[in-house]
Amino acid sequence: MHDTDLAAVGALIGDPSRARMLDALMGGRALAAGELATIAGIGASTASEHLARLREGGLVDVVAQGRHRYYRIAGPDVGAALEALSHVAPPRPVRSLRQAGHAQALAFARTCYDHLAGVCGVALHDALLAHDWLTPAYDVTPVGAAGLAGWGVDVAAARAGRRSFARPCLDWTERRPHLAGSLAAGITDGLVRRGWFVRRAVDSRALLLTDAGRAGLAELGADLGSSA
Amino acid sequence: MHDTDLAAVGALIGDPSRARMLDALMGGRALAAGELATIAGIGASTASEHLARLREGGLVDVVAQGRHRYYRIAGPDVGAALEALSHVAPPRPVRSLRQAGHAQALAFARTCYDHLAGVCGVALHDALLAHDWLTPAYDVTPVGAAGLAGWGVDVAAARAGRRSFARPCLDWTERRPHLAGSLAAGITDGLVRRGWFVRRAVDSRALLLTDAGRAGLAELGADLGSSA
DNA sequence: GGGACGCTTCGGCGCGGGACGAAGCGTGCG
DNA sequence: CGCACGCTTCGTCCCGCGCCGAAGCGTCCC
Repeated sequence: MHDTDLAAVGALIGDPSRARMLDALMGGRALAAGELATIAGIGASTASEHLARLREGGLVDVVAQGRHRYYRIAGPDVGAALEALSHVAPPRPVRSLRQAGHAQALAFARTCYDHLAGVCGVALHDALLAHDWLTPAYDVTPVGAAGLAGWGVDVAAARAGRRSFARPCLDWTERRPHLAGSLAAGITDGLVRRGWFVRRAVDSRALLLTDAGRAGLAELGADLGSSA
Repeated sequence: MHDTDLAAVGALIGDPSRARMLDALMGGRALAAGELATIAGIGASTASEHLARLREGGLVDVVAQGRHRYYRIAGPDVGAALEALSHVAPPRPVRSLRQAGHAQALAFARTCYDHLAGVCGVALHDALLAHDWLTPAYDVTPVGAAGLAGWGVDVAAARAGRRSFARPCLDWTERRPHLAGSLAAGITDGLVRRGWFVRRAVDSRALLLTDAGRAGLAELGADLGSSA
């Protein structure tokens, strides 16, 4: 009757503890089983069972290193699916001041799977187009290639692989597009390595814009609005 | 701690009965509650409860018409999410001859949410690029615009809206790209209206290639392989 | 207006699966 | 070499939820 087992993946993502783990892993980094247990707020044994099921379902990969076992999102397909899902997921009601502060941080700069989103993500997207680093069809111009190389971004590597190269992705806080795709992942990686952003916490997708980053974005003419 | 409630959507999709309903609705047409109950193989009351939850979760829309209530996928975002999910979902083991036949039909021509996929989808994708109806960046050429207009496809309408216009989407049976996006939806709609394809059954995403469609694809030089 | 039909709401049953703690296994540090 | 640590496996409990049948509400047909 059917081709793929939608319900199986859905059920995997549908458990609150597993969803929290996956959300944490969407930060892009591999996390140890113990960290994930803490993040999900459950015991180590329970977390282990969940992770085993996620692994069996092909949603996460595991790499053993010493006495730790690091889990990460299995691949771009999985990341894309979770990203798409989070776009239709209902916004979670804010319950505390601490959460409100966190929500504000997320709205300003965060990772969307593995690329930059939020106010900063949209501003970068707009600036890249305004400076003709990207064409309206989201291809890299010669000027853009030079600029990106200066940021340490490997455009050729981003072009390899079957993942979509660059495309707009509607930002759920800004309601305007930010840049997605392998190029966006490369750029985000480059900017973090250049110290424009630092990751706030292990279990969070929030990014902190550094002074260097603020200067760099200003030089690009990126508009961070009043929150700058 | 989190922005959206991933687990809520996941749990909605994670139930086998609901997943079957959603899968059926991915055919693109609105279906009545009773039809969906039959498709899912459950009682009317149970189906009604499931549909209420899907509606509450924003995954489906309902439109009352006489004493029927027709349900459909709530929007392109939801369709995209389900599509992305089905790409990571494990292939379901084939259990019967009837299912094997159905799987073969799906592999030849089916809808992927609302656009053409399978052997025919990949062939169309390749032909559009080979004839320069589409650029490698997936924009429509003047030649393509004329040709598509001849098929009754409204390219301007496809360009409107915030949904992605045209992009490759990896076909899970062919392991090569077919065309996705609003343009692909418009083309598929046009081809069905021109009688190149007919929808096989209510609960199926399978399409039947008609003689007219076979002739049309042949004229395009589309390669359907040995299964033609 | 009456009856058939389509759908939803409600009450109750039963099972799947998520939780924990204890125990087992492998790795690394002192 | 032995203990501490990280992770997994196993046994057990129990809550949540998917299922159905009965009843209620609205719509269409005769």
